[in-house]
Amino acid sequence: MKENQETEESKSKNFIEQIIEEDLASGKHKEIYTRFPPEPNGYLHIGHAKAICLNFGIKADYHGKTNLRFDDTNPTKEEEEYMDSIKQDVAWLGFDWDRLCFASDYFDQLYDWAVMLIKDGKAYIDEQSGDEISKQRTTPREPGIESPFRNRPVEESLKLFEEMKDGVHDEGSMVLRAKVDMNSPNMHMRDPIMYRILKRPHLRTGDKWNVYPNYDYAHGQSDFIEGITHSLCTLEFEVHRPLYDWFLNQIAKSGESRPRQIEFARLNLTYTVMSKRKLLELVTGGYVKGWDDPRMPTISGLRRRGYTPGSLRLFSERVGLAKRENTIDVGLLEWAVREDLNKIAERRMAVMDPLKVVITNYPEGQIEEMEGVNNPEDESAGKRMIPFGRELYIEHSDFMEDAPRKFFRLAPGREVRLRYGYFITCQDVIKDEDGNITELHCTYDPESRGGNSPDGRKVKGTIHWVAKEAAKAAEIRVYDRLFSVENPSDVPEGGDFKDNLNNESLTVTTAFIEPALAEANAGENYQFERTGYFCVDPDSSAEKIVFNRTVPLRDSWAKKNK
RNA sequence: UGUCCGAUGGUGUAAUGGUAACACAGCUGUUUUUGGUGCAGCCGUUCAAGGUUCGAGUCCUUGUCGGACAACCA
Repeated sequence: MKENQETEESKSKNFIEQIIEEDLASGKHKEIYTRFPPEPNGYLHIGHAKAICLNFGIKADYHGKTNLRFDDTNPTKEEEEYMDSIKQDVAWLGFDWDRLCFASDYFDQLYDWAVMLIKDGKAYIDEQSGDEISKQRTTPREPGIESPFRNRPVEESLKLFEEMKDGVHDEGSMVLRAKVDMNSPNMHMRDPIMYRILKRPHLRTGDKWNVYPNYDYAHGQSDFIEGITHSLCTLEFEVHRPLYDWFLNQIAKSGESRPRQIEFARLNLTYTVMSKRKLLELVTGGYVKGWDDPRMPTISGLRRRGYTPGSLRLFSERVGLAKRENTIDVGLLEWAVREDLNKIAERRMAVMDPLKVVITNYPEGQIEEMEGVNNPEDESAGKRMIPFGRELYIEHSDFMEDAPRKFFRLAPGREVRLRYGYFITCQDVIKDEDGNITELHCTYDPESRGGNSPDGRKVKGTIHWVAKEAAKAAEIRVYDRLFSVENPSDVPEGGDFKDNLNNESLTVTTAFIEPALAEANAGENYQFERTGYFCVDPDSSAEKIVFNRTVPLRDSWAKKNK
């Protein structure tokens, strides 16, 4: 308790928290209201997790509120499937939204405000092509060219806008533009487009509309309608902020509380591609098996990989928050899941690459039940029984014929502890005609049952094992990074990122597992002693147990001998 | 040669004019029936130059480097 208080006090405030506390102190806001506003055009990824934890974290820290809002202003890209997955992901991360909203809820209001802007002479219908409009905006360095329609009569714009809405005009034939400033050095202020014609059914409004608002016209107003106090978004929207404020100035009455947009740097991870476009391409191109493929940096992929909500929250907290570009080492994400899983995952024994061991002085046909601790980090996890017999499997890498002094595991003439079993000493190495090691003959010390010798002698190594008689088989899927390049910005924008893909990102093997693991349920996390954290894949069944490797255990011996 | 934003160890994030801190990574040592975990220690004078000040990572000036912006995407 005391410890918690200390960490709470010493926790430094990021720049957004500082702004919020100032707004609270000055009385500008009594209650803080944030929102998480994804467009349902793809699955959420770890970068979104950072934004989710930020927004909902503020809600928790300041006893405020947070909405989940779907920014569904473009019916050509949005799908129901994506909405479902987004809701699932946010809930799975452990957050409750106060309201579930949709930008499309505000289409009527947005339309009325647009009419108001036209009447005020602040918006007009432009009948030029996209190319022409774009050309007239010129470059940031030189002034823009006004549209010939810019100063058309209000009545004309009003009439055309209504006709646009009613479907009289074709897509691309005209747009509604805000009359801001064609000479602004900020391109977004050069008469931005507010509405375009899209004759597509919308997921929620169906065929009601033939015109849809653009992001810039819809977002700030949505925030305003919902009473959002702090609208947090990523850095690339920084240049949109003057426009965000411009629209709010048109619709909000003076003195009325309006949302403030604050930008922060998005998350980048080494060896990880995050752009929705590229992730979509991985899925549609068949490079992965779906959005929730365990190699994907999506929240659903990480979930399937065995990452816990707590690990993602811990990660989000540790990546920090600032306005500078950053690239976080994926190692931090892996550390976060180990940190979480170390406390909660039960330990089991499983042999990935089996080597048969025969204990020559152990009675034939005898099976003993040995007691194993489920989690040394958590006594309440209890104990389990593990069958032991004359023939066992150990990990191939736990034996070395010509072992260096620093090798603490099994080698000819050396004694090791079989965890929760006995001390054994390697007497003979059996090989096939090609010289491959096929079997080890060992002797055991009957006095060392459970792993301690009454004479107090020490062994350096403790290895894991599975009794051959009782072993079950399981499919193990070992995942490696999908991209071989460290810096995600090195992955080209086009579709030709094939060269950067790691072709060995998935390895499937069969392992021998202790019987207790055969009853594991989908989604459960285990630490396979001495190897890594594994999670039961939803593909599992009673006949075929499938484990995904979440993350390997740190292994200083392997690292030194690489 | 436009506007805006940024620059602190290998990677991130703090320090709100007063001893540069925390985490991850790395390295040492130690504990351990997981070469895991835990514990202890080591590893940076803050992009550059000038200025203000008793005192500057912080304020000012200039420069350098990096990023964003010219979709009827969000």
